[in-house]
Amino acid sequence: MVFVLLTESPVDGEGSWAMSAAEETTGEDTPWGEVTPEAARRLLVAAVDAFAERGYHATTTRDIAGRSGMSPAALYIHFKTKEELLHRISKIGHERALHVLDTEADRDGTAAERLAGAVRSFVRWHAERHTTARVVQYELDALGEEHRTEIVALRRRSDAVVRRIINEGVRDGEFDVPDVAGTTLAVLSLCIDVARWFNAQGSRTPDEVGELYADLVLRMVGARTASGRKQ
Amino acid sequence: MVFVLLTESPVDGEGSWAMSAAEETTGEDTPWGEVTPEAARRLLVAAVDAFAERGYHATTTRDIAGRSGMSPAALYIHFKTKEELLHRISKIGHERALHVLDTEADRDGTAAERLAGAVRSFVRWHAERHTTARVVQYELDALGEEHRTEIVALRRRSDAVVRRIINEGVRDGEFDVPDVAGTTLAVLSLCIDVARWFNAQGSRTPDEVGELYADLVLRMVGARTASGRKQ
DNA sequence: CCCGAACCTGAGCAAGCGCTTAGGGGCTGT
DNA sequence: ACAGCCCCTAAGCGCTTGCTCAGGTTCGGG
Repeated sequence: MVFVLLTESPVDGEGSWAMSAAEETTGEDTPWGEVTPEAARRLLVAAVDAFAERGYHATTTRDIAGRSGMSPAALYIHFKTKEELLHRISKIGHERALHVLDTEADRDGTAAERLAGAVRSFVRWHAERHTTARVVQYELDALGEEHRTEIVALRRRSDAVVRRIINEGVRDGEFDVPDVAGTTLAVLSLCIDVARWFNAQGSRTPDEVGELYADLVLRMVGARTASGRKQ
Repeated sequence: MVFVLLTESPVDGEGSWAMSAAEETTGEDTPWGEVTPEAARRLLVAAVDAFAERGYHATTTRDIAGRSGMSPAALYIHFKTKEELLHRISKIGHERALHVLDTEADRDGTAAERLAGAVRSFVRWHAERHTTARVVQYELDALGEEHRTEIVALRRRSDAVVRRIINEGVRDGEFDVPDVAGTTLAVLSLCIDVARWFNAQGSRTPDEVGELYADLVLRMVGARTASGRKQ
């Protein structure tokens, strides 16, 4: 599903910005390493690319198989249905995103430091792995009833992590937040939407976006900034 | 395309939250009034509902026709293709959203007042008309090359409006914004994403979300708040 | 009373969809 | 050498898709 929006870099030919899910490997401990055998992983990586480019419903099993250099039938040896493929992608993706958030939330430090760290890492993840993130964040509705319920549970945990940090900041007098639930929602919404607009060919690196967003979120909660300014 | 995310209200049976595009009429001067004849409007309204619920690619022309109480063939009397239907929806939707933004940006007042007004109205629009907004904001990629280019141009104008206000605020010393382009991007991203998570059955009204977001955005740009707090 | 225009339908076409099935190569261990 | 297993393909089934087309209904004007 190709999202080219706002002003982040000019709109050039469709798909020209695309980074393949395989390329995204850089800087991470083998991104789909848990998927075996190797043929299944190749299919899954191809599916991530295809789903991200065209969307789940517009992607055909023949396309996925073709990208993996296999016949359409090969897909059904490793996955029961096309929907199961999406489910595995979505589940692994959510678990990884949640892990990123959890890791930062569990560090030592002030609430502001932890919130900034969580946003920075979470946003960087969504930017670096925007191909995966796009599928994970925007194809939820294509899942079947049970699978969707399972994934939504994972999402609630992300929400809980962010809310906890903000609550602690308020309790310790670091933050000024009239509406914790609403602000939590807005913070996560902001981070997640990075997957939609981020463009690998754009002018910003994932690190820069993470830094910018960490600063913006600290302002949203009325925290002291790194440079010492107040409220 | 059903997005049920984060913690805004529990996830109940799918589609139960849906407000039809027809119902959304309330409080606006006939929302699809420019679409004639009446049969074409009925088809278009049905298409908005269907696209918002299932997504463009997962919606069949038979479904759209069925919702309008017509045969599939009737659709092709009023629209050349299914894609043309999406294009008309997308164009009208973008024009209305942009109009909302423009109206607030052109008012008198400080940059902070205008930015708050613009965000409040833009967010309220995305919440109240989230069915339409979801199609408008998240089905861009389903458009053909030329149609997409046309719509992207409209989007750039939204960006320019927000950027102008922020620039003026910085110039007048009202705002403290290190990265105007990035902050503009973030503000619009935040507003647009409301269409994804907003749930009519949720606990927040469009007005409340608009108010919350206007406050959050003023904090993001380091403005004085309505209550007189600083930076 | 009929005309032409506007609008709509029933039936269906060609293409493409997700998925299945029968069968065949190439490993492994014995 | 060969059985047993895993992995894969060619072919294609049954169905749905976007879309078409010949024909029918309704209606205002002459």
